[in-house]
Amino acid sequence: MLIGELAERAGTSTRALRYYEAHGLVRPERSANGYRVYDEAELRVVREIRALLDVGFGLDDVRPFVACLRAGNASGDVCPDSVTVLRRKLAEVDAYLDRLGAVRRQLHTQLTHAIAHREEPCPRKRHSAH
Amino acid sequence: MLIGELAERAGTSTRALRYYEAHGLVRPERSANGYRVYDEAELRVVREIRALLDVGFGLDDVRPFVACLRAGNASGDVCPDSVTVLRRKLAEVDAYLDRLGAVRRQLHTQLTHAIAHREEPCPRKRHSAH
DNA sequence: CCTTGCCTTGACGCCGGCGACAAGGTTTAG
DNA sequence: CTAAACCTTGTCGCCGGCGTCAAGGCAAGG
Repeated sequence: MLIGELAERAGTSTRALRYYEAHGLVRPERSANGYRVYDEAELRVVREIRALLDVGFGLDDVRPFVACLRAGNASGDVCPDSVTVLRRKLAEVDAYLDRLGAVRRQLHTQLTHAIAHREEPCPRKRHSAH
Repeated sequence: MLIGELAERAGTSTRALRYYEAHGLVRPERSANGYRVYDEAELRVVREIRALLDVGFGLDDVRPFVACLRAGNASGDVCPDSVTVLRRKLAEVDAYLDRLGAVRRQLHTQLTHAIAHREEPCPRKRHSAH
């Protein structure tokens, strides 16, 4: 399987695949003419990478999962390093959720206050209590 | 008040202040020697900018709030344009919260599954079910 | 006079995951 | 023979909010 086919089958771009390779996540072989050649296992790996990236992981975070798959596991999640990353990421997400929740509450109160105090300095609109 | 003092009083850097100016958010006067000179009102403006940036707004989002303050309002939130931005940002935060919540749930299930199926391919640990 | 400590205008670096060229080689079909 | 459709490496761009020099001017104290 050449890079174009893999890209299409994995739902990504050839550029991305070369990028993953440059960062040591994928290792294709080379055919006589220098083309990258991938086997089916790499498809699985690339899908794992995509899934994790889509969830907000960085390439470094993804590494253990790829190694885990390469070690022959059916899931990239079961190895200790992967679990460690999963825990850490979960904690990060929780922290971020807290932050965002606080921001949400603040924006909400700011908004309600703003609507209550519409343009104070302007002359009163005609129907205040009507 | 010169730029250094304003930076310190507003809890930011001179670099940031020049950046805000370059993007039209702050307009200091100039003294004879070319130094930027700010009045007290600018301190209020810069604090507004900081507060909004810290909440995740971009500089473009901040603009209406600054204009609102400059228009003489006690709060930068009360003008219609500000309210519009507040609404939009609130919606964005809500959407992001949903996304993050979904991600959290997914990570959680992934993690629990991973812990349940610890290294399947390895030789059975001594106490399996039978 | 000289140093210190302000200030000025550039301009490049950063982070991350690629997109978008450029300039060329290979293989196949017509 | 040529065009099409793959592939290769390499390099710059992007987004945003600055940090961090670089090179120089101005004011005040010793």
